Amino acid sequence: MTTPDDIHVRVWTALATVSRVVFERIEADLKAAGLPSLSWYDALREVERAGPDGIRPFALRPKLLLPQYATSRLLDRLVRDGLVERRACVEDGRGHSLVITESGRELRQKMWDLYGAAIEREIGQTLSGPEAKTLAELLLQLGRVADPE
Amino acid sequence: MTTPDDIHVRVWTALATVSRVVFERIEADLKAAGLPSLSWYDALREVERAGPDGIRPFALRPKLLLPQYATSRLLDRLVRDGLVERRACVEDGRGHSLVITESGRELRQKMWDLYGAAIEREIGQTLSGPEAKTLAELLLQLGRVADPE
DNA sequence: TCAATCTTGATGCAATTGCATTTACATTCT
DNA sequence: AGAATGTAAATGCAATTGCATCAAGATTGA
Repeated sequence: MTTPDDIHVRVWTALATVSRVVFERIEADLKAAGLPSLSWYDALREVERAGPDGIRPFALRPKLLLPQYATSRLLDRLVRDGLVERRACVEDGRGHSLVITESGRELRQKMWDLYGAAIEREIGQTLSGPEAKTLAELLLQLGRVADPE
Repeated sequence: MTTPDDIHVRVWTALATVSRVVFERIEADLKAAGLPSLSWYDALREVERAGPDGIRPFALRPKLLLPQYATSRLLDRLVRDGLVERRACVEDGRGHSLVITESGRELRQKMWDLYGAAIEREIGQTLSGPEAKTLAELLLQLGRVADPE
């Protein structure tokens, strides 16, 4: 086994700590305004983005990076609160399509007003333009993840 | 309200996604080996680092970035599993000092064997030396608290 | 065709978390 | 000293999560 390089440990520590601290500051903003958490936002965004045909839970799951049962239960809550509708699926009797409701659209927008401002505060105010660009590139390289936004 | 700059949104999205993906890969490694999760590791590391005098829960809490009750319950489990000992506190009758046990030391080392290797795999293999250095610096800059006072 | 298999999604149950509060001791102020 | 206030830590209860499994419908293949 290779002993980990100190700089790599420092990268991981900084990544884990900073992402958590920023995440919690943003969530605190939402909660202070009586709004639900970011996992609701992410789900609403994906369902809204899917448009009038909706999206199936199994297709939503990898976008949200959640286990299957967590996706199922998150959707339960969104449906219960009238933010999303389940529609019977013509082409597959097991499943259903998820479509955003007007109320869901409104909530997503209201959350974005705060969320976007929080991102601006947390990221925009601490990094210059070139720094932000470099950071985004290095992070994507680290995750080998396609840019989702 | 300021509309958030697209590059800032992309930084935040990449930060949130990548940290989560890497975190889950590391946790999966630990779980596959039958080892506990990173929150246990973090607590063991801080208690071990505190040495023979131990550390008080209220001092541990900010290091672990956990709420008070979560710290209390995490410690319950570590004590229940014989990894950490609670010792009555001479200077303050309300509290106690936490000291690592031999068994706790062994577990932390065993976890580190895997954890360190996982860091090396996730970080070391995807970034060059200068890239890692730059990333660490940018992340730390991002985490600096925007002083509101 | 129809049994075997796979996929989608839900769910029972135990463990964990979040919130609010409590308990116990310490400190401060008069 | 003793009441008021502050701080350390635990805990009751409801909500959420994780794990394993199940149920229902789709697909495959003899």
